[in-house]
Amino acid sequence: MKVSTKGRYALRLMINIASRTDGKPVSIKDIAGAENISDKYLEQIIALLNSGGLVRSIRGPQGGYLLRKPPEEITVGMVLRLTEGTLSPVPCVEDEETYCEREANCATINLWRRLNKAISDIIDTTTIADLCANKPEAGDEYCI
Amino acid sequence: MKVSTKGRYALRLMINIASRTDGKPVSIKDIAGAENISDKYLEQIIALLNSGGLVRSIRGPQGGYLLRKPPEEITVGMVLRLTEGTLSPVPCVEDEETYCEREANCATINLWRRLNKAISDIIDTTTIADLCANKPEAGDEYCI
DNA sequence: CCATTTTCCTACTTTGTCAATAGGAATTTA
DNA sequence: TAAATTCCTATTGACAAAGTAGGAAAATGG
Repeated sequence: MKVSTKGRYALRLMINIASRTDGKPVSIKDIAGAENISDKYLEQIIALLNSGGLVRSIRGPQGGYLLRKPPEEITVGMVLRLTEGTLSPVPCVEDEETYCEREANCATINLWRRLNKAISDIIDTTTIADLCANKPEAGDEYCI
Repeated sequence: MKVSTKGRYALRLMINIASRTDGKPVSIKDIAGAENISDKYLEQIIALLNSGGLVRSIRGPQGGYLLRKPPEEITVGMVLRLTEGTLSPVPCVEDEETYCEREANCATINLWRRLNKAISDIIDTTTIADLCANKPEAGDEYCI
């Protein structure tokens, strides 16, 4: 029941980009330095966010990344699902049909469904903008 | 963000024991057969529940395991924490002081706290008795 | 055109955990 | 004393997590 570094880094990444007020692209190097994360690892993570449509990239000098939508429209769920995969606590309640043929006789399915809903309710309603509002000092969100 | 087989098996184990109405001890072999789980693996899992005070064991022929408390007093949280360890989504919000020195500047700590609370609220209020009530047919709760 | 800066792409490595499997010791009962 | 049980520890194979590494492709500024 853990969110891995990949997902946590992705969130910090998005918060970092969202916090820049000038419209200039932010480079991996910049973010990696500010967040104290391996830039090569960040590269792989942001590639997921890029192909997932949450950021867009600009190559070459002065290049970098920009959010593809306003932070109010990017939820924590979007970021975490791209990086972590599904966040459901067990396979049986995953989005599509990974479902268990004995579901009708299962004593725990309701528990998993309730857990799944509680988690989704939070991550699908919290946006990057919400997280930025929590950040006390710009450029200083270092939590693991 | 997954509950491993260990935790899921532990829950099925407890439900299985709780479902027996005669006061006789239930052997590993019995449960493993009924639940279609490796008995050697179950052994290791029930050892955690035993040393954690949720079941008690009786050796020798006709031996086995019994719940140490009524199912109404055993929560899902007790079972999962013994088998899975902490269920908090990130180290920073774990029960004791694994805490992050930059917490004051962290944009995501509130998110993790809310997730943690949502999960705890469910698993600490749902009991084994509640799960047994969900079970449609005795001896037939096979979900992974 | 060219050097530099950036993203892009793929492969590799290391470490640890999950999910068992295995074998036998200790205890209790009949 | 044989059988049934729990108890204890070690080992294994597969997989994922968390990076590390090296270079190709694209854009810019001079």
